[in-house]
Amino acid sequence: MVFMSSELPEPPWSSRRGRRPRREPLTREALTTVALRIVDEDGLDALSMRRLAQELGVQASGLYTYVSGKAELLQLMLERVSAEVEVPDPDPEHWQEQVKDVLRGLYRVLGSHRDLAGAALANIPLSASALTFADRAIALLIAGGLPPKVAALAADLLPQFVTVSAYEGSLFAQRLEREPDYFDRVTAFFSALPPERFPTLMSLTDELMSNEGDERFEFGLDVLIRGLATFVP
Amino acid sequence: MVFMSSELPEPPWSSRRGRRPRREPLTREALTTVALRIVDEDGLDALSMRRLAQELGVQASGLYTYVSGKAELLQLMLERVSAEVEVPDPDPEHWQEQVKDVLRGLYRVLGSHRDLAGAALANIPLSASALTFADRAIALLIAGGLPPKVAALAADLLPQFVTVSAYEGSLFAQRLEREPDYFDRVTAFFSALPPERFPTLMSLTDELMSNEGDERFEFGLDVLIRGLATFVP
DNA sequence: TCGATTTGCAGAACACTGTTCTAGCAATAG
DNA sequence: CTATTGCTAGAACAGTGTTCTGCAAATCGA
Repeated sequence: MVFMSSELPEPPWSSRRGRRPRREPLTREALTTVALRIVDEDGLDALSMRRLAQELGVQASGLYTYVSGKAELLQLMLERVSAEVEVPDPDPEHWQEQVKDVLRGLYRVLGSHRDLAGAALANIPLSASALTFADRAIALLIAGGLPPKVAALAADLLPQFVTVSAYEGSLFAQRLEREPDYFDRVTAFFSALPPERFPTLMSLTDELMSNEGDERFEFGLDVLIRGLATFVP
Repeated sequence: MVFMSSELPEPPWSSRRGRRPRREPLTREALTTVALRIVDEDGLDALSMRRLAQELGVQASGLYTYVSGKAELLQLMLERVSAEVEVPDPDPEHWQEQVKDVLRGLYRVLGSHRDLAGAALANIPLSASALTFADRAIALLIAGGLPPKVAALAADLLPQFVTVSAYEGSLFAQRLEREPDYFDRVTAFFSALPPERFPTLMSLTDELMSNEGDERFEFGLDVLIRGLATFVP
């Protein structure tokens, strides 16, 4: 519960007439922190400027002194989050596991903030932390023996895969929250399909349905690293 | 320009009193067609129920007789679009190029409808055409010698990659439309970075900036197929 | 210490969004 | 010829991001 100084009108006999105390001014950091908490609790759709303002004990219009709009707010949140991921110094012998671990870390961090990853799909991150991440990640790839051009392209491809995987995972979790029988319904739907129209699909029902989100992520990781490894001379 | 029968009030001396002609009823197909045209012309954000209704010469509330909501409308649009992609019969000798061609087709079709791919990230497609696509695509992979489990996982991974690539490509194009100097500004930004903080990044500036969207897509395709090929016994 | 400027925010307003509800007309069925 | 059904208009609800005006408090300069 936030105390707002405007809850009651100032009585005219107030001893502090004309000296109403003012709340500590906000900061971009405070906005980012509270916005992240809202997303963590209720998802990206629940993050509106009015909701954020309310939780800060402020009117929505007041936020625009600190942030040019919602887009910039999302940028700040993504920078804050991506700064949590650490990239080790290159060890050429184990570059594949190193890259995998870094991407797993990014996946965990993104996934721990609900569907925030959806916002990451829209903008190219150009913050200092994102650049440091990219710089060190490319260093890992080059230490592994990848040609520079391939390393540069991979620096785009790999985070793209992680981001969309985290996003889809969060969407699936969100759906399961709302309708807990979604998985069963999809399974039933598949079982009821006419086998003659989808012969290959039907012969793989078990394999298709048994894949948790994390298993799919690990598989994608594996395929990508194996594919990149074929570029090492 | 759509003629609306309610443009003028019916004069009381009308010879067709009480027999006002009625427009041909709408169909889900008509909604889908017009909605796709709106997205093609002005992007996914421009597709609102009111705008769609207006272009159909109808009130927004009338659309809900045909569609349960905007989500279902997006589903219909995606089904219509994905039905355009054809998958050839398996040719085990050339499975890699076959899979690549299919994914290229999907990329082209999605990319030809602006940022519609963004809507595809949110929902698992379960329409007949999507299932046929999946069925035949998995058949290609299995014909290539991939283990069933790997083929099933790849059937998820590959379209995911295509979709997010098409989406990011459309966002980039959209940005270039609004601010034509965006590319130059990013290049200038990179050039102005302190080389001592981002040594690896700076040594690759040319490689990082010279990659068109399609080249990045082709690279990702290559990496994925190479990685999958390593699973062939 | 007094006045001027800047800062930080409130409140109202604008132009939208998806969706639901009520009511009534048009075509169809009994 | 009446009753039912299908289709749609119009209003309304509860939100959304953003901008503008105005005012009070804090800060700065003299």
